[in-house]
Amino acid sequence: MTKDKFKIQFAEAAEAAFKEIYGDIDRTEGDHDIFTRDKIYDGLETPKDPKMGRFAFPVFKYAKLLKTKPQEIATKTADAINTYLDRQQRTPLLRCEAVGGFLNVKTDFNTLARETLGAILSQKEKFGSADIGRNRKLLVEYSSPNIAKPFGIGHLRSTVIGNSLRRIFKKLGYDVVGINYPGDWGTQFGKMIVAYHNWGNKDTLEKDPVKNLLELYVRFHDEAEKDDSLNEAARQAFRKLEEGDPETVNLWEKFKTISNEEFNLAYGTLGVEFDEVVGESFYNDKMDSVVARLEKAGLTRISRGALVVELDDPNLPPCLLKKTDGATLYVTRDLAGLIYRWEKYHFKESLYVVGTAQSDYFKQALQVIDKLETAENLPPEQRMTGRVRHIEFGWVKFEGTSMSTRRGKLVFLKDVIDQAMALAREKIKEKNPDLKDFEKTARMIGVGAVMFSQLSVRRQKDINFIWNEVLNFEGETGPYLQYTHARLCSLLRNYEGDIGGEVDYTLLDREEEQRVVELLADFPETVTDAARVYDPYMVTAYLLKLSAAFNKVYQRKDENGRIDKIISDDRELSKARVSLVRAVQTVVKEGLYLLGLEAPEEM
RNA sequence: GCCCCCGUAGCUCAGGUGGAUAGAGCAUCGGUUUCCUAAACCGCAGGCCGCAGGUUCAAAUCCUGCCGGGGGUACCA
Repeated sequence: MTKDKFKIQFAEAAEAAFKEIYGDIDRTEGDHDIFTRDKIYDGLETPKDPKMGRFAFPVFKYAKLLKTKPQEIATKTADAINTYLDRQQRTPLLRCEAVGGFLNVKTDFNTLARETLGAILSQKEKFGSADIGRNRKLLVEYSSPNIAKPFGIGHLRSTVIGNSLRRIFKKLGYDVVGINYPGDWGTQFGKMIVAYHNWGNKDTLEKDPVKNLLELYVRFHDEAEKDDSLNEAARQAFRKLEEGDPETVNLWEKFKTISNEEFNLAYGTLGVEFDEVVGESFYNDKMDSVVARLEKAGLTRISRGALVVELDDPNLPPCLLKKTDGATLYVTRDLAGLIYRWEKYHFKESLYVVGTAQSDYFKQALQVIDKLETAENLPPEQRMTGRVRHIEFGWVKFEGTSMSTRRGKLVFLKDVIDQAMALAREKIKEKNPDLKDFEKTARMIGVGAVMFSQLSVRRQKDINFIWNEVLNFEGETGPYLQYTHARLCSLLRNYEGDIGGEVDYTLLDREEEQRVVELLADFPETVTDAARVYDPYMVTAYLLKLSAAFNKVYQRKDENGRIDKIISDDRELSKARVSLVRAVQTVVKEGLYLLGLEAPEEM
C-alpha cells in the first residue's frame, strides 16, 4: 500500500489528541490499544461530498467506551488535533473540523498542489510507480483461447483483464510474467478430427480456415446429438493423438497453425502482450511424473474405472486425473502446469485470469496441490499453496442471451472491432475531417471502445455485450477518456510558454481546479488498490472521475457566463493552469496505458 | 437436490473492511459554441437499494429465511 502522507500526519496527531484527552480511561479493547495511529489510519474514510474534506474519521465507535456523545468527542478532539498540528508544523498542512460525529480533515491546498503537481511533472509517467513488488515474481495467465475455435468476444475479457493486470503489477515493481496458455489439447481435438474426416476437406479448409473450423465444430455437435457414436469416435481420435499417430498429429498441427495466425492478428490489433506462450500440449510429457508423484504420496485411487484424487471438501467431486480409457483431462495438464511453473519460477504469486465457470476446477486443482504438499511434508517455503489465485470474472452475454460456440452462436471479435472502427471513421470525418493519422486514430478509438467494454464493470459481474453500448462513444466510454486526453494535448500544443520552473499554484483557486488536484493525488493509491483486488476496474473508475473533473475545469464559466479559459493573457495564471493540464494529461495517458488503451493526441 | 455468484433509477452500472441527504452514464426533455476539439459541459425528471425478519448508536453494505436470475455439480475445457 502506498500510504498518503497527509493521512499519516493526521493519524499521529489524532493519536496524541485522544491520549491527551482520554488518557485516564482504559482504552484497551481486548489487548489492543484502540487509539494507535495505525488503527486510526485504517479507520479513515472518504466523505460523501469532497467539499467536506479530503478524508474523515468517524468517532461514533468510541462513544460507548468513553461514555461521551460522539459530537462532543469530535468537537473536543478536533481542537486538540489542530493544536497539536500547529505545534508540529511551521505551516499548517491540515485542518480538522468536527461535524456531527465526524472529524473532517482538509488539506492545505498549496502544499498538496506543490507536492502532487511537482511530483507528476518531474516523474512524468513514473508517477504512481512503486517498488513494493521488488524481487517478487508474479505470474499472470490470461487469454488462453481454444485452438480450432474463432476468437470471440467471450475470450476478450480474460485477455483484456490479464493484459491490464500485467501492466499494473509491473508498475508496482513486480517481476511479472504474462502467460498465454492456449487450449491446444483435449477431447475437442478428437471431435475436430472426426468432423474433418467426415465433412471436411483440404480445399474448403484452406479457403477460409477459421470459418471452416467453426462450421466443422458446430456440425459435429449438431450431428452428435442424433448420433452418439460420434462422441465415441472423437474419444478414440483423441487417444490416437495422445499416442502420437502421425496422420492425426499432422492434422492437429494444421489446426493449430490456422488458429495461431488468427489469434496473433487479434493480439496485434488489441495491443495485447505476453511474455510467454505455452499451450496445454506442452505439458503432455510432464503429466506422468505428476501422476506418479501423487501416487507415491498415496493420494490416488481408482474409482469407477478412472484414476482420481479424493478431496476432503464435501462440496467437490473427486479430481479426475485419467479417464476410464486412460486419456488425460484438462485438470491433469493444469496440475502439471502448476508444478512446472512453481519449479521454474518459484513465484511469489501466480494469477489465473479465468471465468467464474471454472471456479470448482480451480478449487479441485489447488486442493490436490495442497494435499500433495502436505503429504510430502514440504517446508512452507517450498509450498505453492496460498500463492496461487483464481482471478475469476463473470460471463460475457450477448444482447441478453448466452453465447455458445457449440451452436455457432457467437460474436467474432473481428466483426466487433471492424464495426467500432467504422463508426470511429465516421465520427472523425464529421468532427475533425483534416486529421492527419486518420486510419491509425480510427483504430485507436475503435479498439479502445471495444476494450473498454470489458473494463467498465467489476470483474466479478457478468457483462452484457450490447451493440448500442459498445458502439457509443459518449458518456462513460473509452473514447470519452481518449477524447479528454486529446483535448489536454491540444491545450499543450496551443500554449506558447514554458511549463517548468517556478509555478504559483495558489493561482489555482477555483473549486473545480482544486478538485482535479485532489484526484491527481489519489492516483498512486488507486493503482495499489487495483492490484490489491486484482481488478483494473479501479483504474477505469478513477479515470472517468478524473476526466469528468477536468472537463468541468475546461468548460467552467465565469461570473459573466463566459468560458474561463486555461490559456489567457495572464501569463502566471496560464502557466499554473497549463501545469495542471500537463499533470492531468500525464496521468490520463498512464492510466489508459494501464488499462491497455492507446491515448491519441488528436482525434 | 446440493454448492457458488448475483438482484440498487426505464436501461447499463458505482456505492473498499457497516457511517453523514443512495450516486454516475445511457435513453427522454430543456439549455450552453463569434469555436483553448460540443466525442464536451449545465439543468429537469427518474429509487419501499428483490421480500421479510435480526444484529447495531448507525445496514444498500453484516446474519437467517424466502422469492427471482446465472453458473457449477467426475470421465468437455
